[in-house]
Amino acid sequence: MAAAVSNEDIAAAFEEMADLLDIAGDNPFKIRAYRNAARTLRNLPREAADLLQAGEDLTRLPGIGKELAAKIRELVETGQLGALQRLHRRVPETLEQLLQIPGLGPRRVATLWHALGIRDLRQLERAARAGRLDGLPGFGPKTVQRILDAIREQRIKDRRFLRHDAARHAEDLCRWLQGAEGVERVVVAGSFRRGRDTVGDLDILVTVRDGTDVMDRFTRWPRVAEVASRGITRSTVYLRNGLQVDLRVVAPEQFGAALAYFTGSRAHSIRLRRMAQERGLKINEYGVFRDGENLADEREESVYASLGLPWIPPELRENRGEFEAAREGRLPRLVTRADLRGDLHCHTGASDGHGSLREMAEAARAAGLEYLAITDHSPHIGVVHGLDEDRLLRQLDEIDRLNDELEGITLLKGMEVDILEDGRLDMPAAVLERLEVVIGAVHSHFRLGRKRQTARLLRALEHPQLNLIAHPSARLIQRRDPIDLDWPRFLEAVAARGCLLELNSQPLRLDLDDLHARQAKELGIGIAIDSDAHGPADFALLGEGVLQARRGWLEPADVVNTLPLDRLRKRLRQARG
DNA sequence: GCCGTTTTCGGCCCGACTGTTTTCAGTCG
Repeated sequence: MAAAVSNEDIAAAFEEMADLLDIAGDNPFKIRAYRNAARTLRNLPREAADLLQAGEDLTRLPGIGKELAAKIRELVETGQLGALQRLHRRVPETLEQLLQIPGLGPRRVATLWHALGIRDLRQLERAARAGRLDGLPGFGPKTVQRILDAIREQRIKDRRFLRHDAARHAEDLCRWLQGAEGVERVVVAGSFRRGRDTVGDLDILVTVRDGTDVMDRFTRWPRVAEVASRGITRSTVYLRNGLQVDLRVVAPEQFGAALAYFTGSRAHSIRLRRMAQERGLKINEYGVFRDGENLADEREESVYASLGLPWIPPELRENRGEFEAAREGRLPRLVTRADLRGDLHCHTGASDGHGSLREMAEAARAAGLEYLAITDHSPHIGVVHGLDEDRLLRQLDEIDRLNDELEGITLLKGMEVDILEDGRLDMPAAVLERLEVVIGAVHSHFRLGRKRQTARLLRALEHPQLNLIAHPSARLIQRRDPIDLDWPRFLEAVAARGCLLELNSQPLRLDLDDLHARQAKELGIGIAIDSDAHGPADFALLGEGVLQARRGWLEPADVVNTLPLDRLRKRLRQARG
């Protein structure tokens, strides 16, 4: 059997087709069709391979017609794409890497290839240094210098930053821009506003009165390393850490349309503009126009209203069904941070956290929580100083004493227990019986094949004490891939067993991710948005988890830690096997 | 290559900035 082909694999193959066809000078609309299809695949909540196996018709997916559906089937069944292999005989696949250089698009890459036979970055660097690019059409001195700089600094387009890391810069920059002359509103739009776990850049939108110096102030921000472009309404800079920041300036009455436009996503915006077009309207960043008359105002609602739609929350704007839901009046009422009454996962200094039981309890209370599960590690992973049976029992006594004393917060007894390689739990059942929150978690053997990994988790689910699985994919964003799991089978087993799943708020984890959270919701699985706090300050991270939950369309009723304590306790008991 | 409540053919989202050009192509978001 061929190795499982993921949606990401298919999307990457389609993107490569598009890039190479672009360089070859093929029909631009055909190229766009491949890119649209790649986007559809990346947004798909289920694996295309699973849909095919279930006998579903892929041409019902947006942007997938007969041809592309056949190519998806070919990729799933053979792991290869004949059209791509044929294209490689015509266009060297190494040309794709040249597109990664800022300023090099398909036209210039084609010129390099045809005129000088350049096929990869090394050949390009050598030719540029030798002056062989001079005089080539479209290659002036500035372009050549830009290419050399980009190669030297290894600047590539696809680099992304954790949203949480970018947030610090975003907040500081917004404050800095507020100090400019004539500035009214400053907001961060783009994927940041949509709550994505990573961002490729920061899109900052500013409204101004006449006579503003905001562009000057923007490019003079001390953290700016390089001004890439600068205009009247739009400028781009790179910060010293490499983060790209775009600033867009509009008049106050254009704010609604501009905010919708710059929030995206690309797929959402394209759909929005096409819907407008069908109604004889034109949407751009300045408004919604019918015969030159602007129907939009400073409110984002006015843009959606012009299409007869209610306002759509930014976290849903991925063209994943939000337009249909809006039209049919069934947009979810998304969970908010204020809905959370407790937290089911945290650590103390007893294992790898810092902070005593009391400090954690008081910090949780200060963060507006009514209950907090103490869930230090089990002993299996040595480095985290996990608790053995004796230390755990002593901690339970201490929790009893604290609960007698503390006002306004209740500590729940729990443990984050390792799921061992074979699916057993790293603590005797007799001990776990004394706990209210038994979290199973994968902290080792991340690279088991799908079959063994899935069997491991299914076996863990058979454990009668287990009532929550933490960070189910075990991914660390941009550092460690998710474990290879048969998600449909896993989620069905979780649903059948009534177990809960965690959405972990640590910025590197955000696990469940948005797509899996949404699938879990659809199966009726209860989800706990947890901080996994390792210190008193970490309860602030719950907001990150809430954003990811909102991207997964979760409502308060889907999230178990929105329940008051007595009902939560009942739910935890039900979640045992 | 996709798509359809003006269409099964003839469209396909829209605009800013740069650099290399003499009026605009290429790139980018």
